Amino acid sequence: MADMTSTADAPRSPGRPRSIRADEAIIEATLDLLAEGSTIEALSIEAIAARAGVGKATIYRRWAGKDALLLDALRRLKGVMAQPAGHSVRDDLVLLVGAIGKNVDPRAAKIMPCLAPAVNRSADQFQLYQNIISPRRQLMREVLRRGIDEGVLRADIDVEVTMALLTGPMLIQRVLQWNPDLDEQSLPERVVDAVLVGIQAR
Amino acid sequence: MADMTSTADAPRSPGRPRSIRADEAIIEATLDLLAEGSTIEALSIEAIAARAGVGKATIYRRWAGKDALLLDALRRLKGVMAQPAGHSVRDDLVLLVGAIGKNVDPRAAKIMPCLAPAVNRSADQFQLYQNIISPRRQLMREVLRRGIDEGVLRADIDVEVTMALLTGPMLIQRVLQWNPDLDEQSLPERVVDAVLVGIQAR
DNA sequence: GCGTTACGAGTCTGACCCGTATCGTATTGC
DNA sequence: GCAATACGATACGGGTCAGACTCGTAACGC
Repeated sequence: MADMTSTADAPRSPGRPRSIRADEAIIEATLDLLAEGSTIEALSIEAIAARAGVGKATIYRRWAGKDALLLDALRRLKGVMAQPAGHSVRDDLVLLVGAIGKNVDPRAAKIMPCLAPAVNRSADQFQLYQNIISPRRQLMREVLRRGIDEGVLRADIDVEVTMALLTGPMLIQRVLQWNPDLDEQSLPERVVDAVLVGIQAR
Repeated sequence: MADMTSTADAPRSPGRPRSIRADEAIIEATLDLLAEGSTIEALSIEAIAARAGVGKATIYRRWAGKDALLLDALRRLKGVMAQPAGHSVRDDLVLLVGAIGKNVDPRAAKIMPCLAPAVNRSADQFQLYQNIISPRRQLMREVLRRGIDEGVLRADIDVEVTMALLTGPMLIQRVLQWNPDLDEQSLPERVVDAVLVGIQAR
């Protein structure tokens, strides 16, 4: 919570302490409104305050503005990541690919597309985005490396490109509905298998 | 130009005809503002009018509102598609994959991310999006089918999944900068080759 | 109890915008 | 020349919002 007054090094509190429930309500209201279809810039502090049952001043007391609030709110979406079982490389990849865009918080799926424009306009928001996805990338990277070590995957593959290969199709389908004819349910499995064996005739 | 008064079946024009230069200026101003970083909903008719050197009334005389104007403006971005040479399946795929998100109009690349949120909120905008990309998908589909016919690609591959496999990585990288460490320049080639041969040890 | 700080609710100013209307002017057909 | 329609510019009423501010009240340490 970079933009909030730290409570850890508080030199004692002279007056009434800030309400934790208000913190919670504001963040939740923000995520709710986003998930309901509001876009980032259509989102107003007034609407958030009303939804949270909170005065506008209470929000401004905690955050410098909408951007700072959004930054904190979106951090909340970093749910628990899927944990690969570690038995079969293929199954682990299917699990990870299937988890793409399918967050713990059901609101995340609806909020994600809204972030696309923001990601490349502000360095802060780009960093936030990277912070969220890079541990997930790392997870997949480890599975691929394990596959190489075990001899299941070729040793000469480009791990980074392979991750993009596995992630890209799932992401464009979940976020953009890139091809309405594609069955999303079976996609993870089909993507992984296709990437594994390739499409070239032998 | 569904929302504009048709000029083809005009039953003669009683008064001063509408300025074609104004049409052009309005559309161009819209695209310019979007490319400069304005998001779709931050874009205002007033800003467009000012940028185009045009009165607001001139815009409202032609379009019903911002949505109708945007619809026409975005149609303008449908540039000429890349045309595969037809010699080597691999080279054709590299060409098509490299063309993803790299439109004729340099503004298109900056505008594309802005569309992501809109695409799944309005059926009209979703349709517009599909209208733009489906011919490109068709182009790739034909190359893949040709590869199968020629025996270069296996006959049992799922063409639709393969297209997602080729398109996804490029799209998330160009639109989202999914992995900042990936070299975008060489990505098309590396994606195509990886998809061709697969990653599994043999 | 007292000072301090937070609270929800509300007010206020100044932006910005939409969509319409109205200027005086320009350009067309007849 | 004249009616018709276009033009750019500007003004309008109505709306939303940001932020700072003000209430009376509530919760804390001392």
